[in-house]
Amino acid sequence: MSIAESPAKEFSQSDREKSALRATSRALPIALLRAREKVMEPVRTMLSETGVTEQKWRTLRIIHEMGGLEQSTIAREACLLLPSLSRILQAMESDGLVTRQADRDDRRRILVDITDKGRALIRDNIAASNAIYERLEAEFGQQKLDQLLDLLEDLQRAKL
Amino acid sequence: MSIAESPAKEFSQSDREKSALRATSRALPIALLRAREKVMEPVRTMLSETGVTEQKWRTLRIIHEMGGLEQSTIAREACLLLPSLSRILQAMESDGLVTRQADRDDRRRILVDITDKGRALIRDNIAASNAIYERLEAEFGQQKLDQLLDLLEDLQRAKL
DNA sequence: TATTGTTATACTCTATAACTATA
DNA sequence: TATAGTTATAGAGTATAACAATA
Repeated sequence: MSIAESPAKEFSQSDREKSALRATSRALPIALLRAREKVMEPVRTMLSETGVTEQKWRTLRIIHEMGGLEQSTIAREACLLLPSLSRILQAMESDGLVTRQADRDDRRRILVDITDKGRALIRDNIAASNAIYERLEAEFGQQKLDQLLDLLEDLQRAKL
Repeated sequence: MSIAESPAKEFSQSDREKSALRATSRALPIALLRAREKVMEPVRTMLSETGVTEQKWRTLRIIHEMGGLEQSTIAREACLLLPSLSRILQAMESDGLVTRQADRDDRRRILVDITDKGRALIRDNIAASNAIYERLEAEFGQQKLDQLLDLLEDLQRAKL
C-alpha cells in the first residue's frame, strides 16, 4: 500500500496517545515529588533549627505514634531501607532519643521505643509544625487538603 | 488562682489538639512520600532495565517535554539542586542523550536539548511506562487518579 | 533453612560554600 | 555587583551483597 492510498487517519487518537508519554505534570511520581518538595520547604526551615534530619524526624514521629516497633516495621512506615534505618537508629540511640532492646520472645527482633528526650524534641516542634499545617490549610483550602489526604491514604491501600 | 478554683475545662478541644501532632497518615509530607514510594515501585523495576537512574529519567522527560531549557529551569522542574543537575547533565551529555550549548545572547546560560538517542530512550520505554499507568488507573480508579493529579497541580500553584 | 538485623561497599544526591565567567 | 553554572567537600541515603545471630 502506497502512502497516497493510506487512510487519512492512520492512527486513532488512542494509538497516538500511546506513542507519547504523559506531560510530567500528569505523571503521578513527578507530581507527587513536586508537591512534596513544595510542602517540605517550610518544614526544612523548621528542622534546620532543631538539628535533626528529615529522616530522623520522620522516624521519631512514627516511633512516637506507634511505639515498641521492630525495625523492619519502622523501615516500611518511614520509607527507608533497613541498612539506612539501622544506622539512623544507632545514632538516635546515642543521642538519647530512642531505646532499642531485643524482644524477649524472639531475640532477633529489636524493639524500638521513644525516650522522654525524644518526646521533648517532638513537643518542642509541635507549635511550629502546626503553624505550617495551618498556613497550608489556609492557602490551599481545608476541604481540598482533606480530600488530598484521603486520596493519598486510599492509594496507599490500593494493590498496584 | 488556685488549682481548685480553676475551671473544670482548662483547655478547649482546639487547645488539646494543639498539644499533639497529626497522625503520620495525615501529615502531608509523609503521606506524599509513602504514596510516591508506592507508585515508584514498578517504575524502578522498569528503570533498572534501562540503566538510567530515576533522576536522569525525570530530567530527560522534562527536557523532552519543554526543550531548549537552561539548567536552572530544569533543576527547578526536576526537583534537583543545580550542583547535582550539573553533574547529571555532564554525564548525560557524555552518554549522548542531551546536548548543551551556551546561549548566544547570554553566554552564562547553557541551553540543554534532547538528542535522537535521548528520544529513542524515551520511545523505548513508552510502552512499559503506559502499562504501569494503565494498571494504576485500573486498580485505583481513573476518576480518583485524575482528581489526585488535579489536586497536586493545584497545590503546586498555591503560595505557601 | 528462613528471618532479623548489621556491616561493607560503591554510587549518588544533598547541602553549602567557594569559584569562574559573563552580564 | 549580580547571575548562571561549576567545582569541592562533607555528610547522608540507596542499593546490593555478605555476614551474624536467632528461630
